[in-house]
Amino acid sequence: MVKPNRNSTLAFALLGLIWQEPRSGYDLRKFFSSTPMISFSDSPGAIYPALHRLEQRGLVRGHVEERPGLRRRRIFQLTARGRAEFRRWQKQQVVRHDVIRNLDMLMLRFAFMDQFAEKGAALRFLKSLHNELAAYIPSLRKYLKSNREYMPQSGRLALESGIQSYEAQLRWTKAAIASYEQTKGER
Amino acid sequence: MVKPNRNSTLAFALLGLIWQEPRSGYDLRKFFSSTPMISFSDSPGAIYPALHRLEQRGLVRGHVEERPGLRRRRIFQLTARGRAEFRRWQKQQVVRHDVIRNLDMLMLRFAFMDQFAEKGAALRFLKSLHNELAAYIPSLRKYLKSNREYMPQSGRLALESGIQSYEAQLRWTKAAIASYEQTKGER
DNA sequence: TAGTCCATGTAAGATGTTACATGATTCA
DNA sequence: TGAATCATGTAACATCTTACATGGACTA
Repeated sequence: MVKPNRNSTLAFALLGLIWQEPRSGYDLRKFFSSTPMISFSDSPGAIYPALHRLEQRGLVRGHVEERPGLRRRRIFQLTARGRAEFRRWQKQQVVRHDVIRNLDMLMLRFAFMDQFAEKGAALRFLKSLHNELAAYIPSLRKYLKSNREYMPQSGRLALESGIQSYEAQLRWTKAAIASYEQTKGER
Repeated sequence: MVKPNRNSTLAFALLGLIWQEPRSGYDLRKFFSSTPMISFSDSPGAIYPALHRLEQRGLVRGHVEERPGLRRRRIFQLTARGRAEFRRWQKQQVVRHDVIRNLDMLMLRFAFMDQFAEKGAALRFLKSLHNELAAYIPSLRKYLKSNREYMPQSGRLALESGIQSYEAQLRWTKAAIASYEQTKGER
């Protein structure tokens, strides 16, 4: 049995965007296809069923907007439950598993922090992301060191790519922490 | 209808590892859980069904190994079709869509290049990856430039993280090209 | 004797993919 | 009149996740 009510990355992306402002399925598809959120699928077969699921779960509510000369559209808004669920998600601890398998989802969480999480959440998030990255990277380095002689050139390079990618993420995290600590006093 | 025979990233990871040396499902699970390939799931509910699908498609063949005092295990080997399918996959063009949505899969492809693709494949792969990255990054920069004033701090930082991550990948790609061009004459 | 490792599996369910379908309006 | 855009949907299918299940061997 699957744990009930575990929303997907796409589901949270939809919730965040709808929270920013009420949107239709079409609006969301266009947003995905025309911004850096292109990493999400803009296909109707992904978006519309996902919105219906969110509605069934009571996280969004849609109302039909009739406009003369245009096809009717359904505009979705977050419900109180939807906002609570989104905040619950944003408050979750940063765990190793997410760093390794769901870094995209972590960055999506962070992207909406300023808008929907309490003050201080962003900095807490960044610090725990920093800790997880700083703990994980050495284990990759260690593996590389012990195995580099037995690995083909492309295999070794691929591993180095992964390590460098985590290192870039760690540098970004440090810079982001500095950026938040600087603005802290100002607000 | 879904296009038939499109194997998943996991399926190709299994094929590559089995091609390196015949392995059982348990071997594969242990490999995933104890190396940087931990980014793949090591759960039996993922691995065993995937192996059975590969066998049904004629890409691997398993034979039972009986050992006194231990539970029997099934060791899988690649078939001729499996090798052909793997090579077909490795030869595919690097397209924008994969850079954005399947960078993991691209790096997996690269990881096995030296072992199973023809000479020159790695360099061709790297050059076309380089071109796609170099073409994509400016569009992200442009979006950031036009929208940074309207974005919350965390949203802007999240986008910068994505850009820096692609830039790190691009730097790696350049270094990898240099590395291949250097060793080219030597082999 | 309790826990850990070896080893393989299935069941239920959610999500995502590609492809097909419909229909109005605007614009060249 | 044909193409593009607005707009929402379904059908078939594959894959993955979590959880449950089984059972032998070794070891503290």
